[in-house]
Amino acid sequence: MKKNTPTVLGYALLGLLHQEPSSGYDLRKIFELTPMAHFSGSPGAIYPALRRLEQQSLILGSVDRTHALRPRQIFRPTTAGKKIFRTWLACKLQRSDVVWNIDELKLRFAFHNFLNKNAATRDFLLSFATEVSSYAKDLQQQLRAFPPGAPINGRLALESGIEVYKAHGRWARKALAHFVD
Amino acid sequence: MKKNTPTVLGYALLGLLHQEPSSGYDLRKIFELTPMAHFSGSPGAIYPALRRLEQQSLILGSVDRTHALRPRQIFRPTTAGKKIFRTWLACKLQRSDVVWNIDELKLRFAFHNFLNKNAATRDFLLSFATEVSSYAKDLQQQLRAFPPGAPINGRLALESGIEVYKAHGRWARKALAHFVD
DNA sequence: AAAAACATGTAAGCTGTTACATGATTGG
DNA sequence: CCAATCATGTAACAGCTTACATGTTTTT
Repeated sequence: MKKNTPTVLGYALLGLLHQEPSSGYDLRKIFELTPMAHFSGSPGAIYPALRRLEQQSLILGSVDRTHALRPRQIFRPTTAGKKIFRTWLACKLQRSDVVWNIDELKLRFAFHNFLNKNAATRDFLLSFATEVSSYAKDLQQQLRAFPPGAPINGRLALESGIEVYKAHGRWARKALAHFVD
Repeated sequence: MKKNTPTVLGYALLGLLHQEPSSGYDLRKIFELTPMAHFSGSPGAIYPALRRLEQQSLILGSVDRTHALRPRQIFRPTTAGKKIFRTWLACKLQRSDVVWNIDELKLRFAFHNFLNKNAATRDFLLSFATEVSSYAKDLQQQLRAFPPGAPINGRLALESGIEVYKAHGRWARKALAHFVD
């Protein structure tokens, strides 16, 4: 049972290559210099990830010989790569995503301009806000069910989660305003 | 160059065993039922992690034969385990931790009651708040330096990060009030 | 000419995920 | 007594981190 879809890092690379065809080194620099770094840009991760994408025919490398002695391999997404990327961007957001992969959701949002459809981004932000708020409520429920005698740390840690999720929700609702047609 | 210290999951297990000696199964249930789940409680992670802790003599297993046919192995932290756990709880918080391992910091906080020293928790929360705010300011700097022509998504994603870190900071400052002597 | 930084990667090892395996006990 | 669930794990595999390797330009 193989999981033939890219990892989050794979999608991040795909998205960057969608913006501009680049070499592995170019990509590493982007990861170093931007908050993208959260998705990990060590060479031991990027190069194998690129190779995987290439093997799945989602990207294609071409050798640039402008400097004969130092060839660079420039990767660009294939048609299949563009398609799978768009599918990832637009695919329905699950409740489990906000619980487990909220960073991936933020990455998806950051690349959402490729869809060029405000309606899609609106949908995305709306489900995001909905799921996030609903999860925050769940956490609040858990907080109320907290054993009264327990040390306060656990309670506060839980409150922290609630506050953070609320912040995500507020952000999403504010961001929505930017995607009215 | 070995990394003889436990992983985050290892520390989580150590902390739970510190609360109450338990079997692997007990621990799995805790992970399933609480927000602790964020630190991953699949059997394929927990059992090897327990074995590693045992090999490093940080926990000790003892077989419970109250049911002769179904022995359970109960683990409890050793002196060395308690020591390393406390060190982890109290160790100075780095800027990189709030950037990369904020969840681990929250876990540390959740277990901080074991130190039984409000001063230590106060220090922890204070550095946490400081580092978090300073990082939020960094992100705001990056936001200002954002290329004006760029699509709005990236900018909004960055803003989301800023808001979330601010929420962390507000929480920490509020939590501080609970640890005055 | 030496040092630094550019540019491209590989190898070993660890940790976690998914899926499976095994037998015991309890609920209906 | 049959199914569910309790209780304990193992095996295969994927992906990431750290550290290293190699040669090329540029800087000093």
